[in-house]
Amino acid sequence: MSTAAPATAFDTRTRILHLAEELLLARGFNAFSYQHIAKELGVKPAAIHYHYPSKEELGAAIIQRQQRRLRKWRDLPRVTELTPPQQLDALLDVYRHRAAHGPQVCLFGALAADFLTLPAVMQQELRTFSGELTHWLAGVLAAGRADGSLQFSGHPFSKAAQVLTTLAGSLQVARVHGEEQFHYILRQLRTELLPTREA
Amino acid sequence: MSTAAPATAFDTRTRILHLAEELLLARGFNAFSYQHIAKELGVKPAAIHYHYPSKEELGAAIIQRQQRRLRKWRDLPRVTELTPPQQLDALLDVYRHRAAHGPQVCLFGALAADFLTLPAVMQQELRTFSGELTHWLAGVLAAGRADGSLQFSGHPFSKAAQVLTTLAGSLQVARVHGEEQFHYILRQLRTELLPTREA
DNA sequence: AAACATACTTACTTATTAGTAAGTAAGCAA
DNA sequence: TTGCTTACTTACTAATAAGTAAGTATGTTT
Repeated sequence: MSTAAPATAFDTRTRILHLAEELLLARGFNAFSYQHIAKELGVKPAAIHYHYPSKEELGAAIIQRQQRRLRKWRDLPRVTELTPPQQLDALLDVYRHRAAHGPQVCLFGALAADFLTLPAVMQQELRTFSGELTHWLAGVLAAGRADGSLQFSGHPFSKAAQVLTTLAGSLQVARVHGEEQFHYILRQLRTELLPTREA
Repeated sequence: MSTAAPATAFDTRTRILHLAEELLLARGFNAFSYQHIAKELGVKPAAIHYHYPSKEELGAAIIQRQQRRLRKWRDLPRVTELTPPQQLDALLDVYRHRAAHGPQVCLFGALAADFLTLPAVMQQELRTFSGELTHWLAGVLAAGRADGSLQFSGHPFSKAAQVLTTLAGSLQVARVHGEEQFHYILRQLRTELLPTREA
């Protein structure tokens, strides 16, 4: 067959990655262990090591998968064909979804606090991931301002960095103060970016 | 004497608290240990337990001290007598200072990611601390908009939450992407809040 | 059927964690 | 000088961590 691995292997590998990601976003990198994953999966911790020999590799795999997801999502016709305000809303929906589930924080918000304790490989992957997301949003914002569908001052890149920073922080706020606070912040963000219609 | 404890006791207790705070802001709550503090202080880990029996108490003491600092700072005549834009700048200076040293993140940014793993006492203290800071800033923003020295849309409380969220996030960004990115975000924030002079 | 790879388990090591209990040196108080 | 408090150290426990080595059952390939 042309598949890289047998079906069972693929399943377990994926389930490990999925669980590890959930645990990472819920507890941070230093507060989840192979035991947590193993127990939830009904296997022994050594089985996790078989698929991901070190925690560093597991962590890097989580970032890489999010990176692949971002690229895939960003390049979807369903997304590329949207207007800039619609693309912004599509991005906000990702965060709204996280806020409603847990609340989960985003990958950046989960790893940035522990950043200095992360293996160098993970630090670099997080930089790349975050940089690419910011670059994409900067493009959306620039296009939106050019066609008059979005408003803001300053450079698109600065504004994109500010917006993403606020979004990452807003999920942390949701965790501490509840989902309502999160929506206040998002409404504030959205209102400021969308031009007021003078009807 | 009227002092609560002998000079030596006070010194060590304070030095522990200071070091613990540094380690907390640098590594997160789950990635620093009594050993780290003890080694840096030149004592045995058990000595730390003598002053702060449990990590939960040590963590709570850190938040409580920041809470006291906030109240003291906020009520300083030097601060209360400033105009709203000056008060905002005074707040931003606190974050600028952190960004230039380390960069350190803020207490909220350090604890929010690990929030679900924190002892209940610390969760509650962080909520109180963060809530009080937001309340203060909301007052500053409301006063500033009332006298025309600050501009923003929406409720002062929502805007305050958004600003503080962005500030917390911006220090995490500084850690990942460098101090320059932090200043981009802060300039963006400041520019939007200060009315453009029509000279 | 023999050989091999996959996906594990069992059993282990080494390191680190928070926390405790008992002992001790130094200083102050009665 | 006797006793008490402060501020520790020494020596420990129990739990948990990441990671490894060797064994094993279940296939698949040849």
